[in-house]
Amino acid sequence: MAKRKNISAAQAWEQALTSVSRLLQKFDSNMQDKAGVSVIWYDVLLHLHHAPEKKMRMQMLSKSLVLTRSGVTRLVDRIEKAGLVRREAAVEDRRGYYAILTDEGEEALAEAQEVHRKDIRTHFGARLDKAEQQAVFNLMSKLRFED
Amino acid sequence: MAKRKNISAAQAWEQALTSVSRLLQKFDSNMQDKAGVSVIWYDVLLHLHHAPEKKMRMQMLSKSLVLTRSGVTRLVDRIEKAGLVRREAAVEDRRGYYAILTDEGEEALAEAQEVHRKDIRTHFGARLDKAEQQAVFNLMSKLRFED
DNA sequence: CGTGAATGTTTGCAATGTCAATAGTTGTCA
DNA sequence: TGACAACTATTGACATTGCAAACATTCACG
Repeated sequence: MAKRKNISAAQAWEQALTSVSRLLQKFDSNMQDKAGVSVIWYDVLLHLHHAPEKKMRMQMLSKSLVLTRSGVTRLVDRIEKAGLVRREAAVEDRRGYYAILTDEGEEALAEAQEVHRKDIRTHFGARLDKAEQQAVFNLMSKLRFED
Repeated sequence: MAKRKNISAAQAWEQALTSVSRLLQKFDSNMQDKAGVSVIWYDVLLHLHHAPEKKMRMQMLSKSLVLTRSGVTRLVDRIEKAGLVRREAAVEDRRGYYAILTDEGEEALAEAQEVHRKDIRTHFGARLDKAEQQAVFNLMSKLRFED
């Protein structure tokens, strides 16, 4: 790895923020253009896809989302209107609702995923070798935090 | 560094996105609470601060911003209304305008920066040693791209 | 020059996001 | 039981964003 002059924590953070943010914007517009789904929708669909029975309580979903923790009611409203998700009252707690991935939602997700994988390959995978990718994962894991 | 099982490019990206996004949300709410300025405003103020004569053409500013590339006219409207920035017609091109950092804007920036530096120290600096910070910088630089 | 394409910024309007207030439900504990 | 706090999700009111259209100015070139 090339030697460079010493960097401050702020500069490192700045660089991470900028790169991630720009990449995300790129991924988003690509996904929107080619699969008709924004990364925010993708975020929702993916979480549901991985959830048991492909369903999640609104609150759980809201806490899991990476982008946007608020406005989930309306976000789900919109995705529901597009038919990619449906709602179902929770039998065990009548205050609650589940958001459930529909078959149509699965399909949309698959399509989005295809676009996304290609983007990751060309913009991320192609610029970092395996060891570097591993390093990114490890370093970023250390920064992870829940709230 | 601890040994872990092999990770895919997608997982590494996912981790980077999640950590950066969560940290940013934290930084934003802290800055908002303690300095009355969002990271988006901070982004604007900081860019102006670093620009020659602390002024930038709208378009240049818009392209430099890390978060949000659109809606800059209105964003500047709001910041202007708060007195942290002012506009001035460009003499050399009468289509253009400069956004200029005011003294009040400098002050707000300084305050925000103080909050931000502390946040970076506790959430970023404290979790990664110098070498790791350097690694983050180097790796993220490789992902950088302009459009 | 004069005319049309290109550039820089703002505006109108619809879509999206935020936050506090509300409605309905559950849980606790005397 | 019954009263009150805590929880879940939605709603209303309002702020912010996104995008195409409009404006004003400059540029290119016959």
